[in-house]
Amino acid sequence: MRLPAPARREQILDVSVQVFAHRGFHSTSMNDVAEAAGVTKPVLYQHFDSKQDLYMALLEEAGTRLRNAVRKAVTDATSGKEQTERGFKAYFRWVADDHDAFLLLFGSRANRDEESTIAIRRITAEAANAIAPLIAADIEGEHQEMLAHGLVGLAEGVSRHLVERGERFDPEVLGQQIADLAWAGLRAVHRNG
Amino acid sequence: MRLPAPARREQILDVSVQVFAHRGFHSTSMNDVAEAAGVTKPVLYQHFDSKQDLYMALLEEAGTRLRNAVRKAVTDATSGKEQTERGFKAYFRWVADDHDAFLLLFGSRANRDEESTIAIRRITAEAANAIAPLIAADIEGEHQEMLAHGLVGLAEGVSRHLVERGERFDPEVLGQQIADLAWAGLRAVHRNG
DNA sequence: CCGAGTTGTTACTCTCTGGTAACCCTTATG
DNA sequence: CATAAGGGTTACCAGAGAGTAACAACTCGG
Repeated sequence: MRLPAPARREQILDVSVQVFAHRGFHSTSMNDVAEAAGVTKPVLYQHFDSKQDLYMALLEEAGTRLRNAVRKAVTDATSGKEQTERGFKAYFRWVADDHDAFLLLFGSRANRDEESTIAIRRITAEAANAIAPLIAADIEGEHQEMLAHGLVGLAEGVSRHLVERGERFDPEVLGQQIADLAWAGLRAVHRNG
Repeated sequence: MRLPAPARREQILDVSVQVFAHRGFHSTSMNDVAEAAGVTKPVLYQHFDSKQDLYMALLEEAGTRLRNAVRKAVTDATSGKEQTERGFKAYFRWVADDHDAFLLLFGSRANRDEESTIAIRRITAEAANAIAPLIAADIEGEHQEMLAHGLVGLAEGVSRHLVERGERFDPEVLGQQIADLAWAGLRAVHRNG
C-alpha cells in the first residue's frame, strides 16, 4: 500500500514507537521497524537519516507530549497543593494514554547510548524543574532540585510497576494518592530539616 | 602481569563493573573489557562463558551486596519508623560506597536485554517487598506493593540525580530526610485513602 | 496515453564484535 | 634440566545489522 511522504513518515513514527518501546533500541533492527511498518528498509532512510535519528525523533515527540500534558494541567492552579495534585494526575493520565511513549522514555528496556541518555535526562530534568518550585521555598536550591528528582522517581517507579505488569489504573485516583504522599512528605522534610 | 585464576577472575569482575557502569552493556565490547583488565579477549572466556554470563555475574553480585546491606540494617529495628530510617540510610550508604554497582543496576546507561531486565526487575521487586510490610497494614496488598515500588523509585531518583552529577552526599542525613518524606507521605495516603 | 516525479524494492557492501582454534610463554617440580 | 600444567596471545571465523546504489512500478498532470 502506497502512501504520500508525510503520511508515511507519521506511520513510521507511530509504528516504531511501539516496536522500540517493547523491544528496546538495541534489540530492534531497522528491518524489524520496516517490517512492522509494512515496507522495506530503504523507505525508512527516505524519512530519517539514521536509526539514531529516528529514535531521537521518537524521544523528542514523547517528551513534548509529556511536557505539554503536565504544563497545561498545572497552569491554572492557584495553590501549590493544587498544582501538585493536578500535575500528578496529568502525569498519570499521560502514562495511561500514551503507554508506549512512557515505556520508551522510562521503561526498563529503554536501552540508551550517549545521545539518547542525554535527551532523556533533559526531559527528566525539565520535569524536576517544574516540580522544584513547589517545594518549600526555604529549602536551599540544590536540595530542592534533589527532592524534585526524587518525586519524579516516585512517579516513575509507580508507573513502571503498573505498566510493566499491565495493570489498569485510574489516573485521577492514583494521581491524588501520590500527590498526597508527595505533599505530606515534603512538609515533613521541611519541618525536620 | 600474570595472575592465578581466582585472582584474575576477581580482577575481571572489578574492572568490568566499572566499564559497564559507565558505558553500558551494548556500548562496551569484550575487547574494551579485556583492555581495561590488561589482558586479551580469550582470557575473559576462560572465566566466563559469554558476555551475557559476565554481565549477569556482575548484576548478581551487585544485587546481593545491596540486599545484604539493607537487610542487615533493618534487622534489629523495633518500630516501623525505625526500620524505614535505617533502611534508607543503609541504601544511601550502599550507593555512596558501591557507586559503580549502583550505576550498573539503576544508572540510565544500564542497557538491558531480556535477561538482565528480568534480573534487575527481580532485585527491584525484592527491595519493594522488603518495604511493603512497612506500609500501613489496612491498605490492601496490591496497593501496598505499588506504593513500595514508588518509594524504591523515590530513592532511585534521588540517587541517580546525585550520582550522575557526581555530587557528594552524607548517607545518614540524606537517608533521614528521605525516610521522613516516605514515612509522613505514607501516613497521608493512609489517612486520605 | 505518455512521461516525469515520487514511492518502493532487490540485492548488495562493510564494519563491528562475539566467540574460538591453535599456538607460545612462564613457572614449579622431581 | 626436562616436562607438565596452567596462564596468555595471535589470528582468525561467522553472523548481524546499519546503510546504500541501482532499479522497478505506480500515478497524475497535460
